[in-house]
Amino acid sequence: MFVKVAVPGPFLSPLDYRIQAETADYKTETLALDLEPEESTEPTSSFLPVIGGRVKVPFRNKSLVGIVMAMSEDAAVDSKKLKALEAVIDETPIFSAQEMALLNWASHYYHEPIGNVIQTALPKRLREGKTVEVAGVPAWQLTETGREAEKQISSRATQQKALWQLLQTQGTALTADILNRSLNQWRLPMKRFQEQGWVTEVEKSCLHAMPMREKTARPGHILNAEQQVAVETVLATSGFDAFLLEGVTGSGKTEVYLGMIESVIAQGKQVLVLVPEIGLTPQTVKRFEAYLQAPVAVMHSGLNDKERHCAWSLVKTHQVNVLLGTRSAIFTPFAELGLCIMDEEHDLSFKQQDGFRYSARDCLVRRAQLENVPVVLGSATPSLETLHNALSGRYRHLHLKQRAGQAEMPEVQLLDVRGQVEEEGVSEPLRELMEKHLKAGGQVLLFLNRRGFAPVLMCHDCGWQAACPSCDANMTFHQQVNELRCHHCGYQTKAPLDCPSCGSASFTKIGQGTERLEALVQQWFPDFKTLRVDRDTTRNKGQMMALTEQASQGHADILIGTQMLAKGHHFPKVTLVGLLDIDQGLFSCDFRAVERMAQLVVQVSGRAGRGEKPGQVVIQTHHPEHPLLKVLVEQGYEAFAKEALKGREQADLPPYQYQVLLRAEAVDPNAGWTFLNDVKSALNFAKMSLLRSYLSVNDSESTKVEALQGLEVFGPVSAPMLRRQGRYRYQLLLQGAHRGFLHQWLAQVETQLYTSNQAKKVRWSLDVDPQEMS
DNA sequence: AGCACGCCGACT
DNA sequence: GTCGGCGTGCTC
Repeated sequence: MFVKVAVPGPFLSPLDYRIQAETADYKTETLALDLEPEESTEPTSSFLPVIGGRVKVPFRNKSLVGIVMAMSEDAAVDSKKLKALEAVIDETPIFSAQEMALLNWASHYYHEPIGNVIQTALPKRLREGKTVEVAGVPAWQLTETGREAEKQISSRATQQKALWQLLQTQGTALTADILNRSLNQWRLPMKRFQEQGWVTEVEKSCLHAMPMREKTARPGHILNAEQQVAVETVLATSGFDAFLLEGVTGSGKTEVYLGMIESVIAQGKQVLVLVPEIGLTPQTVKRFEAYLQAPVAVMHSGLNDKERHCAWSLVKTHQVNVLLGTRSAIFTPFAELGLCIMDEEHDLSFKQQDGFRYSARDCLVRRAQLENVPVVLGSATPSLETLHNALSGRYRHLHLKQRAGQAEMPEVQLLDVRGQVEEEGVSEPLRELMEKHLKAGGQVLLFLNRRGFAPVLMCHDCGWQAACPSCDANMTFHQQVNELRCHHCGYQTKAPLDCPSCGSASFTKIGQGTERLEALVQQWFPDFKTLRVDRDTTRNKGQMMALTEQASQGHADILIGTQMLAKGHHFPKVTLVGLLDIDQGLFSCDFRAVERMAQLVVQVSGRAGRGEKPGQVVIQTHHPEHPLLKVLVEQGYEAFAKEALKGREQADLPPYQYQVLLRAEAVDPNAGWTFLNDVKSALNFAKMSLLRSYLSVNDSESTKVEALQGLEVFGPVSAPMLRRQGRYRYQLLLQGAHRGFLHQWLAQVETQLYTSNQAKKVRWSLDVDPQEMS
């Protein structure tokens, strides 16, 4: 018997190992070694390897932790060359059969080596071989005698007094985390108490090591009729079913999720909830915990190794019922998964944009299918892919058409700015509206998707433009720090005093940015407070929270922001939202730009009128007659989406066609191009041989032959920005209406990608179902 | 991906 | 004579 083990590395298939250490030839040798006392203390396999469990394997001159993918009677390599397992780490699988099937599916579907897939699925500490269970955390509590010891503490020992008070009032064992929050100095007094026998040290499950969350009363909670229907429909399903929960902004999708979760966990099952990166705030967690009156495990990029291990372990060992996480939480193993939920399913952060480019949404649906449980995808602005699935009947479509509470949907209007007087991109009618709303005591939100002061710095005398040295892009001028920054590679430099080309000292700053907009607005409305929220004003996470908190409290009158302000925040006092530059989304070379523009318009509009006062949304445009924009404004997102889908169908684009993008970049301007051309030739050859083999076996099924013939390869073309970070970037697009054939086709050239000489000279990556063409 | 092997030029 | 440049190729 051999084991097939997935180890991290670029291996298309798992590596084979022997289970037993000895063969006839080696027996005497290994026995001799075993007699050495220091060698025999290895904690080798007291139990047998299991599929889905970890093993330690020798690899080259070191040892690695891998996952057993299969047991096998035969090996791919000459069995005499095989090494033996070093140790078996897990007695029972850490990934169930369904979870293994998911990992295998992801590896095949995204053409990603299984070892790398597992690397994303396992927290670092588990990849290092640590146990599933996390060691508990120390906690301290008063002993019997300790409880009566108050009088014995000297009144001058204020630290001891404070510590005793806290331990007494809390009643339970307190962890270092909790003590740190309440007291400045407690370790020394605690040591004294322990010596006195007033305090004992106990071990608490790592559940209590999670940041302490205040216990809050369960909020009163009544679902409206629509919400109730949604909850009941999902709960009525047995086994797998996929739902699109399409609810307008402010319709209370979270209440619907919570309603479902409550029922599912009451049956002793667990729930996986995925939210966008920006949506996983302490408030969200608090809301879940308050409603469910139970701790919720959280997983996101901000955790350290220990915290991630802890959350993972709590879910795996069923110590918590709910995992609330971002993209990377999708592969977490569950003890008993009963329901999958994804909020804001259209959000781009669910697609990993480097390395293993998986879509957490598609993996989630697949996972639900494998686990035979329902999956709910929620959004106010569903992606066209998901909407297409709902319209074609693959997913069931649930609607929430009214806002929860009394809040009304805002009035949305297009503002034709052609020929209008405007200053720095703000038209006169919009300025008047701002004035009106501000004087009426409302908040105004201006939305401009470009940070900095001006996107182009140009010499007034010779026309020289500040360009990035390593990208094909202009550098954005940032006035506050007097710097030029490249938003594509992060390069920054002091703004020049005079033109490097002609020596002139006069520069023109072309175009708008949030910084410049802020200056203009301050000059217009000096009596009102302006707040700018973009990457520059929110260097770290805390600042973002602080700013949005200020904004929602109403401490600012005018909010200026990029798209980071668009998502999920609640600004009850905003009555006017202005979108300044959506036109670029209408005529982009990326066919998804219109969809994203529409989602942004709806999401940003959703910020208006969430309180008692009705909201108004104004969209500045030079193209008020644009058919999709008109439909969006006049009939809403779903009508827009249906129109956009028609366009996609006519143009042979996703979701009616499937795509795979092969990118290649290199410092050498020709390497990527040559490589992609080689791959293209191989693809054309592979297509011919696929066709030929198909025709020779079965020439009656013309539809399949047609599907094979419909496979197309476009390019190579240079990326929209040819040079970025000093590398020349090219891409090759594969497309077909039949997903199975597209993947079969790609698989034909996979080995070449991993082994050819050309491939090693470039950085290449495969993007299955690409979302961005850049 | 790493990491060793290997085959040539600049140096003590 | 040696040190080290990074091209090539393998890992069960």
